[in-house]
Amino acid sequence: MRVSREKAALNRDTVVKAAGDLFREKGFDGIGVADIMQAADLTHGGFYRQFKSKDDLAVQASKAVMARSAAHWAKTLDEHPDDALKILIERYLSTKMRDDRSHSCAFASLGADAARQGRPVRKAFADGLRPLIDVLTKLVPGAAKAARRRKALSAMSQLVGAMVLARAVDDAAFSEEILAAAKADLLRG
Amino acid sequence: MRVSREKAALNRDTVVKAAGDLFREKGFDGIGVADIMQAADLTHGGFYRQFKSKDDLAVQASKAVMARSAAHWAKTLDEHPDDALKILIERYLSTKMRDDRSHSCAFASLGADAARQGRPVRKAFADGLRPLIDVLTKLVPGAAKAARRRKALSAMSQLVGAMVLARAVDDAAFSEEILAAAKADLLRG
DNA sequence: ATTATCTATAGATCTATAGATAATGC
DNA sequence: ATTATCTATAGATCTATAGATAATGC
Repeated sequence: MRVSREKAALNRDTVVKAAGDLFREKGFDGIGVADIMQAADLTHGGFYRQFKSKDDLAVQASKAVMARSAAHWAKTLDEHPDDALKILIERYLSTKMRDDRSHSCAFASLGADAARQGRPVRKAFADGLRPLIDVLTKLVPGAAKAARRRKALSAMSQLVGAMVLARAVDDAAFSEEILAAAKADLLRG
Repeated sequence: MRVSREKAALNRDTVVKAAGDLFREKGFDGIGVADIMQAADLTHGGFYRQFKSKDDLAVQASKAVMARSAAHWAKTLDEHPDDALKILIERYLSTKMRDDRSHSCAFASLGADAARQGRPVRKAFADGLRPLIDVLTKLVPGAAKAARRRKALSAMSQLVGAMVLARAVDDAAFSEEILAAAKADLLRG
């Protein structure tokens, strides 16, 4: 039953990835360790050699999700120096993203959940947010750095809030109206 | 043990109110029926004569919370015709609101949870959001109604998102920077 | 010899129901 | 007689641990 050290590390990553998806889809309280392990094709009992607790996994999974976002945003900035902001906003506020909860932004899916978690999770969220704000600060228009940072923070708030609201309502037209309004406001500047 | 019909209705309201507070504080999945009934000074078993299920309570409690918000916003509009927008924004984005999760906006506390619930909860959230947007539509500047409504939707997104982010991070300075940035952006127009 | 994983389970908690109780409302 | 609430519990689920197993890594 034992696997190589290398395979064990891969298994661990698989668990973190499965947890990232399932937590985003169902919330930290909406999915159990057993189901996460099953999604990773491992048995429940093996979990506690790899992770200290479910909370520990919540931290690792959140970090991994946010690190992927930061990498993606930085890559977009790099590859599309002229219209990265537009690309990020339209992608973020797309109906595809709205409906694909398990692969979307940690702040929109789990931000409210994080508020109810302990310090380690909330520290991960603060540390995960900073790089996204840094990318946005480079992208928003404006000469003064302080003003751009303020604008970046409020843009991020708007992205997250619009996605939360668009997902919370059951009315498709209303949901798309929310996304469109935020998109228009953000692209206007 | 039986109480009067009147007292039973009052007890029901007490449960709905306790649930509104506890759901906002801990999320729909973070608190159980027994604890909610205990907060209302009733026993666990009595719950199921008053409510069909925990989901049913989630709907009732969400509706009640959002109705109170709508009433409060409308009252502010009525009593402060000239600076209602400023008052609402500053109240919404205050550190007091941020730290008082059990008495704050349902969309910031439970919006992400609602996205994971069934249709009845999401219908309640859509129906609860509309009156708030209507108030904001009257308050935001602009001549054309359609443009004001768009502005109202994006303002609401920004309020909700800023609160979600401010609560998700464990860094007090960062959290207040998020609230201040959204406030500045919203008050600027 | 060490250790990653598995099987099995303890102990807590959660939703929901059954049946008893006692006061209301006819 | 009806019914709001209570006590008690069934049955499911959840986190975490104990101990066995078998392959790795020395």
